[in-house]
Amino acid sequence: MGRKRTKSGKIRLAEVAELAGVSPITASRFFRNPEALSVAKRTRVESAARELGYVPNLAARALASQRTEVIGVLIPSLTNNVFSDVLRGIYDASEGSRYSIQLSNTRYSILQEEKLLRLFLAQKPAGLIVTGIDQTTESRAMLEAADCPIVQIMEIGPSPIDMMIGFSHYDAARAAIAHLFDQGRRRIGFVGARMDPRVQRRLDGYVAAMKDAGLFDQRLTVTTATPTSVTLGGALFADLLAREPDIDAVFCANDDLALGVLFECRRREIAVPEQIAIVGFNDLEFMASSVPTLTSVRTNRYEMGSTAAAMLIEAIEGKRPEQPVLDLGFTVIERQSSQMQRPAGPRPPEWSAAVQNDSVTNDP
Amino acid sequence: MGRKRTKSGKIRLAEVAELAGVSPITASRFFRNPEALSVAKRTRVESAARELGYVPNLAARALASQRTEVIGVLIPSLTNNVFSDVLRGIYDASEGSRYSIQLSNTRYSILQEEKLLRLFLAQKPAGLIVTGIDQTTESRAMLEAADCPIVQIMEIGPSPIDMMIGFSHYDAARAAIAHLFDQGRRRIGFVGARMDPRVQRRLDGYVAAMKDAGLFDQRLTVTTATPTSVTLGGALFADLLAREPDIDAVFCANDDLALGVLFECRRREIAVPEQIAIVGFNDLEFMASSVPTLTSVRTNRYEMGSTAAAMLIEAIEGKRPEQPVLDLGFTVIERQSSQMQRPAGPRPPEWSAAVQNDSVTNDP
DNA sequence: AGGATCGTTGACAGCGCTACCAGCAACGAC
DNA sequence: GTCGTTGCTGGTAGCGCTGTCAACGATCCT
Repeated sequence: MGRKRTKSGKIRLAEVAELAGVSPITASRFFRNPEALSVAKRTRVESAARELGYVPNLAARALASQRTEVIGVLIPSLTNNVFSDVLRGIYDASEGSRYSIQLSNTRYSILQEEKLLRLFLAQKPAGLIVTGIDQTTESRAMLEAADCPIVQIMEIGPSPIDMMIGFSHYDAARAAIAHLFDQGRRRIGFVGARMDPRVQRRLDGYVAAMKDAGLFDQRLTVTTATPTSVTLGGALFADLLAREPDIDAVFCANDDLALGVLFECRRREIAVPEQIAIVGFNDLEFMASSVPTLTSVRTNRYEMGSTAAAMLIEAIEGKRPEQPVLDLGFTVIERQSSQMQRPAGPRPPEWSAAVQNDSVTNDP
Repeated sequence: MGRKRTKSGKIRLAEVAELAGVSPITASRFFRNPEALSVAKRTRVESAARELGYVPNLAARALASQRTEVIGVLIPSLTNNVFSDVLRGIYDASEGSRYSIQLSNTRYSILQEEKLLRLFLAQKPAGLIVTGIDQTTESRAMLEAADCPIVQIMEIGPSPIDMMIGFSHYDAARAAIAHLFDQGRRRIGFVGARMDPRVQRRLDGYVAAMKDAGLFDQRLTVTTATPTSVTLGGALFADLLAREPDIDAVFCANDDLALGVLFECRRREIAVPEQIAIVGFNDLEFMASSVPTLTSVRTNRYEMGSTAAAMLIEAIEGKRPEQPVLDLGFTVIERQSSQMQRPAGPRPPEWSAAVQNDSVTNDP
């Protein structure tokens, strides 16, 4: 027969069109904008494509249309639990759409981010998701010049490049400290690691809250550029304790540090919360089942990822959101580690979310 | 001037060739196989490309060459710490190469895996990394028919599709149980969640070890299909304890469960390791700083990812490894939670790897 | 010396798809 | 009846790059 096949035996659009009895361009339109076809041709093309098992060639499509269906995602870490939740949201929201995710790891370096951005932009992505609001001037210029929608995630700030979804780390930290004040704590330490911009803003929130209460003392804060870990939490807390033995609470920049502090307390036989209250950040799963259970600031990481991807896809397809900046808020989840009175005796773990004691919500 | 530009103002290969005074095809060769050019032309093309800021159009390249420079990665979970380590290895090893990573999440479903595989294969990836050895018959057939290198990761098994890198979960579990036997434990429980194939093989190893010692008892194992979590570890352990109050050790299929068991012991004031020994699996970071520190089976997850990607890239470029199946082994890291005698008094956390008490190594 | 071989280069012809524009029928307004 | 207008369809002409083949001079071997 006259129909020619590509070497690899792959079905091309032309074959589909031939079987459907339409021109290739009509078949092409079926995949891009089915509404433009008459119902008759639409069903003909559809069944022809199904019958032949047609799979579009993305490279050809990208070349001809001068754009790709790739969403670039730049995150600072692949190991941090926080980002794995965000990523899962992004992947879930993009699944089923025509867009594929291209992920890159900036390793908390804005220079690396700039390099990767240049790489991404050269391939004309359909959209971009970048972490945070602290890009280099150069990166920012490139992003502003890019002709694709962009979502900044993880936090919100004053001048969005395009869209933005996150929450205020500063406010979240202030809320955590306010909770500790409510519980009668005064000498509240801060333990932070990595000190990326978001952790820095949590520190800023802590400092502001303490200053407002006239309780700030530089020696109450222990930070390091070292990547965070549970072990590090214990070590930093040990440093803090050596310097300031009279603290009555510790606010940890993340939950791993908080767990490390808890273990260190146990090691030193410091009663939590009687002697020292502990508050973490992010509300990872284990916080609800440790002994004592650990207070933390819950953040909506999965929703951040899924909403960011969904907003981006909408924007790519021309439906810009009415609300380009979205504050997902946070919730201080109060648990045993920061209660004024620790419940006596053993207690079953918080087995369902319903048991959890949500309060100090900031859902905008 | 006669030189024409693409609408977007992008530099094309033809421009580079013109500036360098060579034909486009020679310029093209420079990017694919520089050794084939004379040194003179090579430097001319190189400086022309740099001067113009040339960025190759990947879509055009893929279309013309009928292959992509994409490595497909199929993993079952984006949240599991285990996979984030593997992923980091994969991304690190692919960075700097010409290949980009296309990630998809099978969510522990081999049907989903099959679907994604079909999608990937249709785009002719340069290579593929798939998790485990339990593909559907259909998936396996597709993989065997695929004309690209493939690496199976996370475990090793009898009939590799192509390359394979991992370790024996069965042997690792046996080693963990052997360690508990060494410590005088006899009534050893098993706690497992999710029960994916690799967890199942850990259970098999446990069962075999117990049977060999004449100590197997079906009621000692508690498993569930529910995704794993720290809280779940505590709950499963509670079930086990209710049924078999006289157990003297628990082998947990992963570290989250082990941490949950530890917390549950604390809640019930069960002394670890005096009354019950705990052994986890994977050796996540927190295992070394909990109180007591937790014994676990260390697996080389990052290396698994980075080696898999490196092997794959080598294979794509024609240099097949002499050793297509690589056993990365495991190590039982013995810590306080399973020692015969628990060290008295508080003790600083294991601050560096050097402090750790490695033994029962199986580095092949 | 003649032929074979190697290293280097270029011409040509697509890869599979879509942007752009033109055509054509059907329809309604003036 | 003429002129838009709308809805649908098709032809043409690439998108930017590389596979294939051929050509060329230089070198090597018998």
